[in-house]
Amino acid sequence: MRRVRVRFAPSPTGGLHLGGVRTALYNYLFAHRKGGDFVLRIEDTDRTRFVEGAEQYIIDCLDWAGIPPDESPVHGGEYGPYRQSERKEIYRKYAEQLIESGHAYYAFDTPEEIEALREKLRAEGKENLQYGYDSRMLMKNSLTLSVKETQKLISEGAPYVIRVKVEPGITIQFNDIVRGPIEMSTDTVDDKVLLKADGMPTYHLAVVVDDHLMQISHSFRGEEWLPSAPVHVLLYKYLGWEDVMPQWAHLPLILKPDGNGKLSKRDGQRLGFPVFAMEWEDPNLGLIQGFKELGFLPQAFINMLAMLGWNDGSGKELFSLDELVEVFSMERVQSHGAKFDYEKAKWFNHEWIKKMDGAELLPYVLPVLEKEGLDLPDNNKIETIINLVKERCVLLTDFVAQSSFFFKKPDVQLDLISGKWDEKKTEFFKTLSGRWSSHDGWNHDELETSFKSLAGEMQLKPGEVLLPLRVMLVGGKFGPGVFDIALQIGREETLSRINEALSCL
RNA sequence: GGCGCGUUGGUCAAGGGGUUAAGACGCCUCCCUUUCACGGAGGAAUCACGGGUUCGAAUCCCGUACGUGCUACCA
Repeated sequence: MRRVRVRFAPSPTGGLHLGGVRTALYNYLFAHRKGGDFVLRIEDTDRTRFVEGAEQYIIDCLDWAGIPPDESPVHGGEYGPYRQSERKEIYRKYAEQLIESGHAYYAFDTPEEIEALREKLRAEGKENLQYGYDSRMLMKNSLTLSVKETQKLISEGAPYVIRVKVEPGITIQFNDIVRGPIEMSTDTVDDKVLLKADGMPTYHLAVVVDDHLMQISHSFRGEEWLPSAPVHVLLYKYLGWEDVMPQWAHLPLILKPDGNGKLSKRDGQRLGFPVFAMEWEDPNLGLIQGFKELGFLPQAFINMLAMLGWNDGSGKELFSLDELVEVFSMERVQSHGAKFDYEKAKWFNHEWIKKMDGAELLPYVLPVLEKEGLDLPDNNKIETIINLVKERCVLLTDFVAQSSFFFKKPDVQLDLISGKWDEKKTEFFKTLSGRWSSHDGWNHDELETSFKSLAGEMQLKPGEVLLPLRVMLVGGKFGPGVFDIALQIGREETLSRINEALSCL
């Protein structure tokens, strides 16, 4: 059986969004499940859309997500180069081979001429022009020109493209792993450009040639490619590679949460959620934050993405990458698009934060805390604190609000307690402060016991003074157990906060 | 317009001829907790519509509607 080789083939044109990462993820999972290879190929044949730094950014995103490729421009491999711009001459060779076998031809019509013709037809109320079987004999190309004229134009340096010559009346059939058998007629497919005037291939030629040369066994891509799949199947046929054509799978789109349509980077801005894996500087929209910057764990991000269009049928939703590799199957991928739900995405993150312990969380939480300029204790203590507060952190950035009072004096919202304040409570806290300053043990149970017994002695319900103590230590009505907090911040700091609050009441 | 793909609760979804049509998110109620969370128990769907096939259809077939994608020398 053929070795499994799959590829993720993005264009380096900007930020890597959800759909792209999910395609990469499914490729990664499939490759690892089958013990195959996961290739990253950079599709940079459109020089006008090339964006500096985008390639490295894509690699960084895959690294952060934990799904690095086995082969890529930077990882190397046996089937390089992995940038299409560096394979330019290869495509020309096959384009010319297609001309020789009569499956392609030179075309000299400029984009302007074609556009003008389209305009004219539109004005006449006719259907828009398809450069294909019906119209190719009306155009300026090596089918309508003599060999001599064609040669002359080429030697004079006239700009030209190479187009496939699609035979009409053929029914193209192939099996799509997620959709089953697909059948389309070549009547509606036009003579796509294979090689552009600048000598670069279009997607259609490049994807077929590269997938074949790189011995790709399964070709996964977005659903938007389905209509042009017949062109690709035809090219495999014309190139004589039909028997080793990869198996196709067209993945469903990720839709915007409101209304319908493909999720775009602007939807994220509009609705207030990330669409990119990591932050990206967009020339028009400015710096756009990614899932990483907004406080997502890569484990949660991947888990959420995997479930957006796939499930194992058991109802289980929380999977680690390794578990996904164990159970992933392309057949169970949904055939219809799914609306992105940011609330659910956050739920995944929350679940992962709860699931991981302080030590595992530390590398992700530490940078967030450090960014705040907090005076942090040693890592062991931070881990303890993480364990104390993690269940109330949905995003990693929530650790700031949920734990900064451990590291510095909070801004105390005295109004939360001042309304029901009286002399008796002042007396209680003064006495408590005195007792705690000379108390032998400084541990959770002893603190709680002495606190409650004092309350009892003074005929106060513990609840009447427990909340005030919380506000004094934390600043507000939130956080883990009060005595846990007192234990962590220590005797001196605890007394200092109590006394400071007392002086303001 | 043409062609393709799709359609189970607000969202993600299981289920593929006979089920009280799972589960999750979100929402609401209650319990736990004298904070906030966590946790626990509940509440809310005639499977887009219309025709078939069948003893029986969310499940199979056809049509319609709606949505969406493509229709570039962009991917």
